[in-house]
Amino acid sequence: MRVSKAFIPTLKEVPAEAEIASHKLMLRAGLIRKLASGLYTYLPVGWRFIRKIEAIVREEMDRAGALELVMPQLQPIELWEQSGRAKIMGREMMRLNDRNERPFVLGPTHEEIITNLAANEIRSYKQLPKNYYQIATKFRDEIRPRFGVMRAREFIMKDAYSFDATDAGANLSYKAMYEAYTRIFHRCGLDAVPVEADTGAMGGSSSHEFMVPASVGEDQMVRCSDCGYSANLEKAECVAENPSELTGDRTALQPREVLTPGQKTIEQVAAFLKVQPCDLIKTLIYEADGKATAVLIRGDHEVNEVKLKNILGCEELSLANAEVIESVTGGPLGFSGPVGLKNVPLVADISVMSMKVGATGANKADTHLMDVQPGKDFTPLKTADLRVAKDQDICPRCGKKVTLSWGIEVGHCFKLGTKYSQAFNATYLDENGKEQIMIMGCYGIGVTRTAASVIEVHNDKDGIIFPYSVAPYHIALLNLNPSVTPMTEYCEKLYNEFQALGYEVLYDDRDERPGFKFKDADLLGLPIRVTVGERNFNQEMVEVVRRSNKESVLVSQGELIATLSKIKEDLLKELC
RNA sequence: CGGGGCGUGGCACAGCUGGCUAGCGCGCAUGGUUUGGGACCAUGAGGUCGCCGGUUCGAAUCCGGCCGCCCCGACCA
Repeated sequence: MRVSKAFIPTLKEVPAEAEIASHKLMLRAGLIRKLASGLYTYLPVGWRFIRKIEAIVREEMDRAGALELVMPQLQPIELWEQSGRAKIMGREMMRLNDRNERPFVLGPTHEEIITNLAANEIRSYKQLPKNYYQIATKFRDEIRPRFGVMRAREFIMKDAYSFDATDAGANLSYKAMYEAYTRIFHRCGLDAVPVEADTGAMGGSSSHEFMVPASVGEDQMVRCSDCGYSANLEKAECVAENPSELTGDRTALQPREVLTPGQKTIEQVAAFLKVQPCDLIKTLIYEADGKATAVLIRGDHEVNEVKLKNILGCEELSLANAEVIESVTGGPLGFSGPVGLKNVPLVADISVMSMKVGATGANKADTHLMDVQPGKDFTPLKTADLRVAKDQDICPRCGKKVTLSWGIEVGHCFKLGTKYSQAFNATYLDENGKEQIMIMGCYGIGVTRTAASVIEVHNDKDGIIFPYSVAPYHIALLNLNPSVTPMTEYCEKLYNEFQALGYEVLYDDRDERPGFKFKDADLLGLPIRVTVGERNFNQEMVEVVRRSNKESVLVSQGELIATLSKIKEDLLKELC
């Protein structure tokens, strides 16, 4: 492509709306333009980039035996009512009616559609397993779209759905996708970390998220560099910490009331009682599906509501208001405690139960209890891991320390089990002619988010640094002075020659000053730059620069092709 | 949905407590000089000041409503 004929509207200034590197650069390099919040046009170069990623995804999905198809974006809402997700995903779905006022949604995902298809088409175990995938637009009415295409309302996703006859088969399907994902992200130049995840609204038994470590990520993960344990924050397991060292015999201690006027928060109470937050037992009153429940957590910890939900087996979970707290505990908000608490189920985090002694609310205004001993002064109905993991926590697998970091979720694999196949009666006849329910899995990759992640990870102060594998073009060919005829003839020759050799070339043939072309080339970030300028041309030399490290070599015209293939090889090797 | 901020040529911004033909830089067009890191000179095009209403002799500026955009939070496959 000749730059003079192309549409690459680069910007010298940073648009005010962009906050993070990838968003700024995608706008500045002329990859995308915004139509409205969370809605973007992919301009020609941006679209080439997306298609490169799609091609890798396609290759690896095909290699893993998945079958590509395309499903409608516009979907009758009945299917969503059938699965029960019309309510669950209610506000997130874009809804609209047709001319007959029949309700439709713009598909945020396609479990319902594909399961409906499988239910209609698959009859026999002989047709299983099957894995269908598509690369298509998804619509989600995000509460807060942000960071350009990182969290958009309309975006491209690769979604795959596996159907198996047996659990063992489903596990194999899952494993094949897990491996395909590992390869895909790697080939895109991303170090995506697979982390254990909660299945959330998707349902199912287990899942992994693929996270690209990045400070601008919207998700948090816990990782152990020692044993490799990794999980997202919702899922990350915690172990009871060693109880604080205590001297002497405490068994004789009895809870004693102390006045703590107006001291409600953990910080206030800890400071007032001259103890550490970890010496406090925080008591939170939740309403689980409308039923009040007391939850105990150490003062310096936070409740992980996903874990709590799973332990309680409830759908809806929220903190109770002051009236409920008063009616359940007899005391005002801020002074709840487990001692003497009746008529309400009590669940405790394991770290609370490993405390020797602690301070907690007395269920009485302006009063706390000190010297409370878990297990002696109160006994919870259930003790479980209920807290949010923290940086430097003990690794639940190997006992070393974990680290907490931010990441961008670019992919997600779920074992769905039979949640959807049951709802849509997706059954088959087994070898014995007996009807069985199919076992499903689903697997998503945010293609456009992956694109943003690639740029988020690969850039410098001058612009994007495209990995060779996904670069919109491989070579930026710069003709520094198109008015010099022999040089331009040489550039034309190179342009054709490179393409004949399979390189995708962006030829800057514009009548612009050299500096202008260099800046644009750096901003756009194609992996290899070939510069033809008079100074070197007269010596029959050409300059070749790698965008990644700005390493420049001056080679004779005769060596050029060999140099390029060497660099290409190097750049591809970096991805392996 | 709560909190905060913003809306002025394509981009980035100035325009103070109400006052002149609404300005600067970048970009764009034309001509010329330039040609290895976003050149220079000259000329020029381009603006319903987000929209609607109000106050006023007079509103980009003050007031009200609406819309849009961004950030924080809640929320979220």
